[in-house]
Amino acid sequence: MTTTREFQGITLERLREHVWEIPQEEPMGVPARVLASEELLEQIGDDKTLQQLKNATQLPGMQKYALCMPDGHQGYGFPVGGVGAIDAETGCISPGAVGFDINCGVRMIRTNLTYDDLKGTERELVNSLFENIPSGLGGGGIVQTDVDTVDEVLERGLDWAVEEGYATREDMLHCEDEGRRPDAVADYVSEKAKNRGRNQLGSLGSGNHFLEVQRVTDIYQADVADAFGLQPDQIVVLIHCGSRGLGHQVCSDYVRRIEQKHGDFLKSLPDKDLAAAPAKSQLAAEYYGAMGAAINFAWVNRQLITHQTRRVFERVFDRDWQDMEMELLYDVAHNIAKKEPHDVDGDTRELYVHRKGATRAFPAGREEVPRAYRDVGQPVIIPGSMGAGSYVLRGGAESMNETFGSTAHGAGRTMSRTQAKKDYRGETVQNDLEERNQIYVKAQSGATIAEEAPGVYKDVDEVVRVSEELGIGDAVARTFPVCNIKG
DNA sequence: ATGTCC
Repeated sequence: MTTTREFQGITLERLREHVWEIPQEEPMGVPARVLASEELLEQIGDDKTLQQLKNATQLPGMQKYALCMPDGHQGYGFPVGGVGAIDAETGCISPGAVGFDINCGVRMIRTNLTYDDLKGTERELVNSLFENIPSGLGGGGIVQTDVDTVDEVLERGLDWAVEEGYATREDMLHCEDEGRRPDAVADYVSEKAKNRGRNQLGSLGSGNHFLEVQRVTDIYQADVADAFGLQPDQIVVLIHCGSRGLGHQVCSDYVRRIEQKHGDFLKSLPDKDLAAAPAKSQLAAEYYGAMGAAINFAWVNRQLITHQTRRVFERVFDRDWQDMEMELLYDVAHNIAKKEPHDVDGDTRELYVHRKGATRAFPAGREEVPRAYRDVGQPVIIPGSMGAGSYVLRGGAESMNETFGSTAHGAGRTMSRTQAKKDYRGETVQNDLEERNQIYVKAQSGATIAEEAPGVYKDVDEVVRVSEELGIGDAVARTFPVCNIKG
């Protein structure tokens, strides 16, 4: 007997534990799959996620199935938590399936401090981080510069940061793609986008972006944690942000240009917000180059914040950052498309793997994984809410077969920002976190704290449990917040 | 996510 579930007229068949399929029927190009427990599926079925996922199967060249990760929710055209692997020769590339915040991502910095070393300094630390790391809407970055320098950043990514003394070679090696997209083309980024980025290099932004000091509370796999340099009670720093106004402008520019140039093609798609450029078109090449440039910008952004975090820790603890061993564990992108070779029906094909609110999760043995982690798998960082803490996973053995080497990227929202502001008051959330959980939060705006209240997020434990049980990403360590700054 | 409209 087949178990089925229906949401808003869309029927899903349960293939096995945590795997739900929307079978292919006209006009779908391939089936769609949702990877979720029953509990998470209820939430995913609540908004437009499933319809968007069905729509996504109509993108030409989509391989095997359109995927929704356990933390999925509705997005612009294509679901957040969506993975779409599309033939790079005969298919298309879709800015809507990458997202507005190109290379939004997360990095974790280790320290050799323990929670005891930090206790008593939380207030000073959170204030100093807040004062020294720009956050909130609009301009004001750690580096304010000109368009020529932005061009360098766009073309060279962390190579630029190393040359300028903001990064070490080790930092570079511990980023996805080693912090540099070689196929980035600055010329394909508009002057307007570059001007928006000029004074935003080294800034957190707003919304769900944050910097969090955390302590490691649980280790689930001692040998992998050892390879990642993680141990109980250790202090780590998590940075979550993206490419700010520059990436947003790149996405807007190309959505508009694609609508203008490929209008007829778009009319064949069920939702114009899926806007995609045919694989061999000039616009596809330009978007891929511009997206790569915005990806480089985001890596430099997170690196400058890392640099400044090291400076703040040096002042607060009166030690060098090298002495505190503040090394980058890893930096993952969760809003990108990338040409990757994947096995499809026995053939290896070059695919544009779109991960929009999804994280690459390559298993042990892959050459893309940094040498230090190659025997255990790629580190995957999954932040939860500011009251819940986060997880470090390692890419699971099944990820290449099941998800084109991907897993979830976070807890995922359960309610809109508007609803959150009705249900929560920033000051109350902030005081509760400090009094009940010794979590020190500082934000530019009380509204942001209300919008990001722990209660508006899904259960990150449940998201990670599903990832682990599917074998696409396995829990290595869990952290709990100590200090959090946001926009 | 985002100078929440060029």
